[in-house]
Amino acid sequence: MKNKYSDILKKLKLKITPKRIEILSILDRENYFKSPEEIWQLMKKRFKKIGLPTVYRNLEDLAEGGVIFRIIHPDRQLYYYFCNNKDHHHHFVCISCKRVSDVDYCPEKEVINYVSKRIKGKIISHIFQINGICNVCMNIESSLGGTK
Amino acid sequence: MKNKYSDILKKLKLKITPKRIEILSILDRENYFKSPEEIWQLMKKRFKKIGLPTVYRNLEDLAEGGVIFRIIHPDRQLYYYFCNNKDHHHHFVCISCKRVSDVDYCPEKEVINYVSKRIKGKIISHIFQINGICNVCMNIESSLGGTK
DNA sequence: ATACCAAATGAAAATCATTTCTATTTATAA
DNA sequence: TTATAAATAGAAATGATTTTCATTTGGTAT
Ligand SMILES: [Zn+2]
Ligand SMILES: [Zn+2]
Ligand SMILES: [Zn+2]
Ligand SMILES: [Zn+2]
Repeated sequence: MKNKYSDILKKLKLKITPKRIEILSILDRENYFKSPEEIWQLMKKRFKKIGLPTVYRNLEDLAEGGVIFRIIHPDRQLYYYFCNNKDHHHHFVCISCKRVSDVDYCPEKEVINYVSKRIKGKIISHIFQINGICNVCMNIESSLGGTK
Repeated sequence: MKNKYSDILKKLKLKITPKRIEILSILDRENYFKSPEEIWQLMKKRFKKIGLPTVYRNLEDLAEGGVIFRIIHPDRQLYYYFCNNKDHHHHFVCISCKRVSDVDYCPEKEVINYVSKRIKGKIISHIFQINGICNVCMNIESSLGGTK
């Protein structure tokens, strides 16, 4: 029980390696989503030997384990976000600064009835992501606009 | 006003070309989402000269015009679905047979208040997709299961 | 502590969906 | 019809992600 990241990895039955700890630490540091490449660049500050595939592999495993979340992005590349919130929830993503905020609301229950009665199907999973401009970026925008 | 696809293209200010008509026709034919590659294979039956980039370009333009919809898939490749429903709505996607069904419900209004009050952000767009098993696939499953 | 083994990693190469480039063709409006 | 911008084919490039395989490492049992 070295730290919270060790615990997380232990729960996922993944070996506790310095690289994995660092990946979690980097993602946990700020409320921004990050690409494998970005994370790799940050990793290189601490490890002289660190391969990009290691970053990809671990991000995939951590996302699979539900410890980090994938962000859906128009450029269709991979982005991840660390989130401590253990309850099922969704995310508000700022398209300007990449900040992510929890949205403690899930629309699944609103459509379970619709899907079962009208489509006569069974829900397996769902994707809900809200994209927008966060308060920080709105304030920047409005302060810029105010000078006109 | 040759047909409904010509009208669609006219509205989008895209030139009415045989390739575009055929792409719309292929996507409109069945309630399945399709990849650019699949559509290209089907196009080759009618056109001896048809390039894959043409299919990609047109699918992109049509999606941009809101005539076809992108499906979010775990393999992260591009898939498209033709949908006549002009009202804002979402989709139920069968992960087994690729069938798509309209879900005339949108969770946006449920979170507008949350986002504006708690996150103090502004919603620009949202993604909501329900993945599951459709009734056709459920029936196939249960008839297979019944033989045990 | 030491040895062992499966898991994790680095480095290089491969993959392959998607995009770009350019010369040619085509749709459309005057 | 003719002019012109848009659309297309074909070939090549791109680049994020994945695979391969030899080496290293973490966890567990001596
Ligand atoms: Zn969260
Ligand atoms: Zn949910
Ligand atoms: Zn629809
Ligand atoms: Zn909606």
